[in-house]
Amino acid sequence: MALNNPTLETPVTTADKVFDSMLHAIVDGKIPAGSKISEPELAKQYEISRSTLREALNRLEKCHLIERKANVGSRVVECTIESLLEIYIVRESLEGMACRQAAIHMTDQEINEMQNMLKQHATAQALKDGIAYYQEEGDLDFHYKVILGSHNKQLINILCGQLYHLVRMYRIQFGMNSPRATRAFDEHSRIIDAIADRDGELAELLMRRHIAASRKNIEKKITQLNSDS
Amino acid sequence: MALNNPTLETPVTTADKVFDSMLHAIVDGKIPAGSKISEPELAKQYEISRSTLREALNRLEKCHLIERKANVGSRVVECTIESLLEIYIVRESLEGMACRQAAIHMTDQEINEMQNMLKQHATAQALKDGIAYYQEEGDLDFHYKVILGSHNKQLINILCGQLYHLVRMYRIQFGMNSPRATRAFDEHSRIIDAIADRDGELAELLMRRHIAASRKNIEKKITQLNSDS
DNA sequence: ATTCGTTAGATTGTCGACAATTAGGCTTTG
DNA sequence: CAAAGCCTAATTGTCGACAATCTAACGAAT
Repeated sequence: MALNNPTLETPVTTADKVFDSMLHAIVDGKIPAGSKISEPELAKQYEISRSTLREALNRLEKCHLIERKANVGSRVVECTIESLLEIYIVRESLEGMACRQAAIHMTDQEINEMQNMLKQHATAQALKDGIAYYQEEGDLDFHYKVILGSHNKQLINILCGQLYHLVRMYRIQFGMNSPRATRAFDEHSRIIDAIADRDGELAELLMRRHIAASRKNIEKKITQLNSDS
Repeated sequence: MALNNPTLETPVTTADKVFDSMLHAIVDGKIPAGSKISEPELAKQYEISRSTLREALNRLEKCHLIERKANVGSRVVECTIESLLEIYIVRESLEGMACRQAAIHMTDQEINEMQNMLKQHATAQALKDGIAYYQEEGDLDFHYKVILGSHNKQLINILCGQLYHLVRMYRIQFGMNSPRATRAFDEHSRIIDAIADRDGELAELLMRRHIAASRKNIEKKITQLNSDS
């Protein structure tokens, strides 16, 4: 699956491999959110020098997965609701624009591939709710394809290179196997239609609504949780 | 001026200082766009070790000012028209959203300050076109305030921490003292009005038009240049 | 008892040297 | 003469050690 390596660059240097390894560890919560990172300890754990580790830490910082303070050290970012909602705000605007650009710049072949992908998701969804996991992965795949379809390097870099690791982190750590599965599927379908029609304005509108709906869904859950307590 | 230090963190470590120094050098074109970066040479020039230099290079890469390839080295990014237009696409969506959020989250005091700033720009513009430079700086100040007004850390980080260095780089190296000065001022004014009215939808629309107008202005210039040749 | 200053320990920042990889010129061969 | 392969030089990646800085525990003074 291409998700794990969005930059499409196969890791070549050892710092690359450690970065990949830590990326997964953080996203999956094996290195807990908010925890402090001890350079000597991790260096020993990965059996590398501190220089190499620091190189990996720098790349993690580029993905906003860790934060560094001078002369103090690094921490894994905290998973707060506020932060999650902020990310959805950014996604709403950026992916909306990516969708508009995709309607302009995607090739017919790319559109075809995306339509086929959605059909696969449809059949996969037939063996239903049993595993909502596939739907989640499918959702990410869909968004990825749209973003890449924008053919805008800046957009792709920000969304795929930085933001999406955070999105995955939140999804996993908050255990968000969204109950919006079937509705999300319909929304995806209409977005592709708009792209296929080369209707950039509609495509952007639909994508923004799609993401805003997810955000509001999260907000609703939160207020429910708060009223429960 | 806060522009030079958008993260508001005073440089403390020597890598910080070298980063700051190189940031200016690249933005101002003293280190030419597209040029290769020799680590040993620059380390000697700044009288630091290669480790420290590489730390600075990592931060420059975070700003998308240089690009690295494994086992090959670093280059300053090229200033291409395509890239500039891509950046404006990103700005249009992100700053549009920032503006919408600013209409929601800005405090009355912040709005007041921005209105006062605009008045200053108005009088400064009275001693007119003589120096369009001030208008340019004023433009950046305006956009900065709006972005900060969104109170969204993700937005602020992407726009102020990463994209705006690139924007300044293009402005300086392409010598863009836009002829849109007076029109831009009017547009700024209406955007602030919308924010003061807490009309997020309108504020976003106006900001997107404002930036799209700049982009189209650039596109027009380019086609003119091409037809001249 | 609380607050402040001091000190010891640990952690981060910086350095110079070595190993791995690449780029370009040179030789060799068809 | 052109093209392929090798080899040298330079550059990047990695390492371990030292210096600067911060954290926290301890003790002294009010």
